Amino acid sequence: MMELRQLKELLTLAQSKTVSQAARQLFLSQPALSRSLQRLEQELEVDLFYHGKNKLELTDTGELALTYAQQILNLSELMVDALRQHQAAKFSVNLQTCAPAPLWELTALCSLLFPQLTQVSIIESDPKRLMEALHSKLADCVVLPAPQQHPDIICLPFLTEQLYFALHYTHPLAHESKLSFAQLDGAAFLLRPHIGFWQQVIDQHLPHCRFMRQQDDNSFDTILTDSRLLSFTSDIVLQRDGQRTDRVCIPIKDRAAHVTYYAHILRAKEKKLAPLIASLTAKAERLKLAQTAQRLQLLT
Amino acid sequence: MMELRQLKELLTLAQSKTVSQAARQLFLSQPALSRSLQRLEQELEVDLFYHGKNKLELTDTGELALTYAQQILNLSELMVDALRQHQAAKFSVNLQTCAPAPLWELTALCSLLFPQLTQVSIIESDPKRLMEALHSKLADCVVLPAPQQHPDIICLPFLTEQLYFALHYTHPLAHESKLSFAQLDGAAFLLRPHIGFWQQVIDQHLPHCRFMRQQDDNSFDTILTDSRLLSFTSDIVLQRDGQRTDRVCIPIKDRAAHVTYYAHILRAKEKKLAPLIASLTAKAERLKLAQTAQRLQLLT
DNA sequence: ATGCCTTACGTTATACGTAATTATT
DNA sequence: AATAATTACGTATAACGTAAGGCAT
Repeated sequence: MMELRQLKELLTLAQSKTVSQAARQLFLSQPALSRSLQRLEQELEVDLFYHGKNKLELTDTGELALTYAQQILNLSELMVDALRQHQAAKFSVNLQTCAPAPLWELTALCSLLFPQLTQVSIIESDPKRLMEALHSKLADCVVLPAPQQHPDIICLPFLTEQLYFALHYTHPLAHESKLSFAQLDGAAFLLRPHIGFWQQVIDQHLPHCRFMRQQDDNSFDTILTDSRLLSFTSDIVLQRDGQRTDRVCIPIKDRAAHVTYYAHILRAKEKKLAPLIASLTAKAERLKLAQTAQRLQLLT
Repeated sequence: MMELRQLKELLTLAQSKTVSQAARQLFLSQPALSRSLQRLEQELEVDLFYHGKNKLELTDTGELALTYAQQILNLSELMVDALRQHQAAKFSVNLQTCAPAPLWELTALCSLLFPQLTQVSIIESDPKRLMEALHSKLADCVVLPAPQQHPDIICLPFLTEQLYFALHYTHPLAHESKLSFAQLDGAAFLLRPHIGFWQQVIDQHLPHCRFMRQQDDNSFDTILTDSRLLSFTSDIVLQRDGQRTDRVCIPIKDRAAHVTYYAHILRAKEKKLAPLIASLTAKAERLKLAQTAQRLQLLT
C-alpha cells in the first residue's frame, strides 16, 4: 500500500532534483530512497520516473502524482493541526471579554472551579468578533456589555460596573459628588492599556478629549503619580485596588458609564462548563435582587 | 509519522465498532491492530479513544480524526485512479466517432500506424459530448459530420459518405436511379445498431417511418434476408461488403444524405499522434482534389 | 463462560546501511 | 576523478503472531 512517507519522499525528490540530495534531506541512504521510490512506482503500477542510467526524472505521470501528493500531505498536516487544537480546547477554558473587569471576575472563578484546566483569555472590543469566536467554539465564554439572545446560547448578566472620573485633588471639579461626560469633554486623559469597549464609550462621549494610552500598567501608575492628568477608574477597580490618595474619584452619571456584563456560553458546552454556569447563574440572581432592591429604594 | 495504513485501520475500526472484528477484516491479529492504533494516538499526541478495560471507543477528537481520515483516503484513491488512467491514455488511442464508417477507417489506420497501442473506440451521436471528450483529453480523436473550428484543435475532413436506400428488388421504386427521403417517408425500415448521427438524420427527414433496430448485425442480416423490409446502406458499406442480391441500392439525393467527416485532434496531442495526423492530412488533400475534379466535371 | 482489550515475548519480515557495479559529466 | 543510480548482501529495527492476564457482559 502507498504510504504518506513515500509521498513525502516523492515531494522532496521533486524539490531536490536528485535522489542523493533528497536522501540526505530525508536522513536516508541513497539506495534506501531509491528502492522506496521504486516500490511506490511498482505499487501504483505507473511510470513515475524516467530511469536513466545516471539520472532519475519525473515523467508527466510523475508530475501529476506530485500534485496529488502535495494535496494529500497538506490535508494530513491540516488533520494533525485540527486534532491538536481540538485536544487543547478540551484542556483549557478560553475566556474572551469586552473589558478587563469581567475578565478578572471570570479568571478568578475559573481557577477555583477548573484548577486542572489552563486558562486562555483575551480582551477584544469588537462584539462581532467575540460572538464569532463563541460560535466557532474557539471561545468557551464571551462577555459583552449587552445581552445577545440566541437559541444556542446561554446568556447571563453577572456583573455591573460604574465608571468614575479620577481627578487630581486640585482639580476645580474635585468636590462634586457626580459628574457627566460633557463636563470634562476637552480635557486630557491618561488611559490604561486593554480597556476594551470602554475605549468606544469614551471616544463617543468625550469627542474633544486627548487620550494618552500607556503600554503597561506600571508606567501608567508612575506617570499618573507624577502628573495631574485625569484618568478613569470604576467601582470594581476601586474595590480591588483601593483609593489613590492623590486622586478624587467621582461617578459619571451618564447611562453609558454604567454597564451590566453578560456572559454568553454555547449550550453545546453546558456539560463542560456546568460549574461555571451554576456560579454565574447565582451571581445573576444576586444581581436581580440588588436591582429590585435599588428600585424599591428609589420608590421610598 | 502517521501513515495511510493507520488511517485505513481507524476507518475500519469505526465501521466495525470492535478491535477484534476490525482486525479480522484487516487480516491482522487483534493485538497487532490494537498496538497500531495506540501508536497512531501516540504520534498524534491526541486522545483518539476512550480506553475502557473491556472496550475501545472513539472520543469526539477521534470522530473528528475520522472525517479527515476519510477525506485523505478518498483523495489517495482518487490519485491512484487518476494516475492509472493517465498511464493508460499513454498506451492507447481513444477514437470517438459520430458514425460507424469513419470508425472503420480510423481503426484500420491506427492499427497500421500504432501497432503497439491498444485501441479504445466508441460511437456517440451527441456532438457536444464528443467535443467534451476531446477537450477533457479523454478522447484522442473525435469525428463529426461538420467542422468545429477552435484554436486548440486540428480539424481535417478525411472521408465522405453517401447514404443509400436498400430496396427489395420487388419494390415499385426499385428501378429509379435516384430517390429522395420524401419518396419513402412512411415506410418501415430495418436498422442496424450503432448508426450514430444517422439516426438523427433519418428521424428528421423520415418523420412518418417506423424503424426496427436490431440488437446485433447478425440478426439484422438474417431478418433482412427473410423479409422485404427497407433498409439503408452507403457507398462505404457497399464498397466494403459488396452488393446484396436481394436488394437494390439507390442513392438518396437530399443534401443531408451526403456527409463529409471531419477528424478533430487536440494540438496538445500533435506529437503523440503525428503519424495519424500526417495520414489524415494526405486524405484531406485527396478529398479536396476529388471535389474540385467533380466540380470541373459538372462544368463541362 | 465467552468475548474483549492489553501487555509480554519470541519470531519474522521489511527496510535499512555498507559495499560493489556501472554509467555519466 | 567525481557524482549518480542501481544491485547485492548482511543486519537491525519494527511489526507481527502467539500466549498470557485482567475485566466485563
